[in-house]
Amino acid sequence: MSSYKDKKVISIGTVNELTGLTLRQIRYYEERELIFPERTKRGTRKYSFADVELLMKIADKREEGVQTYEIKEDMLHENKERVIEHMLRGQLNAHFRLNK
Amino acid sequence: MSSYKDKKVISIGTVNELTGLTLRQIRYYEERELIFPERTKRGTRKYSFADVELLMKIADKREEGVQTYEIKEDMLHENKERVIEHMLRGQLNAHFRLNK
DNA sequence: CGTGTAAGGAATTCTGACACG
DNA sequence: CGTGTAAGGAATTCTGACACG
Repeated sequence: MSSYKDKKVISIGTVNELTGLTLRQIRYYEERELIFPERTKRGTRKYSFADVELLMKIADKREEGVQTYEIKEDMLHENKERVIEHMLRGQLNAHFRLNK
Repeated sequence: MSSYKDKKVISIGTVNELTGLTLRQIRYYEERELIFPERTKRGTRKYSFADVELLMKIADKREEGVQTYEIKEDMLHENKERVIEHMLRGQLNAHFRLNK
C-alpha cells in the first residue's frame, strides 16, 4: 500500500526541478492546504512522488485560472466520492457475497 | 521501465536516515564504485530508492565482514549472469518463436 | 581497509514581511 | 489572491586531509 510513490523523501529544491514551480509557490500551496509535506526534525519539508504529481496537477489548474480555494474544494469532493464509492462497494459485497 | 524506484531524487542526509549508514560510509562506497549517485549542477549527490536498497544490502555484507572489493566483484558477477540469461532467452525465443 | 573527525566554503531551506495588484 | 524578493540565521553538503589500525 505505501510504496516508493508515497514515501516523503524529496526536498523542496528537487521538487522545484521536477515540477518547475518556484519554492514560493510550493510553500504557498501548502499554506492553502493543497499539499502536505512532512517535516524533518530540523523543519525542512519532504515530499513524495505522489506530492510531485499532485503539484503538477495543481500547476495545470492554476494555469487555467482556477483559484487555490477551488482546487482544494475539488480535491475534497473527489475524495468524498471515492470514500462513498468504497463504502457502497463494501455494503454490496457484504450483502451479496460477491467476492469469493 | 524507469519508475519512481530509479529516479535519483534523494539527498545524502535522507539516505543516512533511511539506511542508518553514516555520510562517510555512503560516500566511501561511491569511491569504491559500489554505488553511483547522480550529481546536481552544484554537485550534491542524489540517490534513488534502488540505491537505498542496494546500500542496505551492502551494509549487510559489510557486517558479515565482506570487503568492499568483494562486494563489487559479486555485484559484477550477478549482473553478468543476468545479462547472459537475457541473451540466452533471446536466442531461444528467436529460434523457437516462443513468444506470440 | 574502512571509518571518524575537524575545517572552511558554498549552496539550501526556513520564517516573517513588504510589495504589487 | 498569488507570487516575487531581500534578510538573517541555521543546518546541509562538499572536498581533501590527518588519524587509527
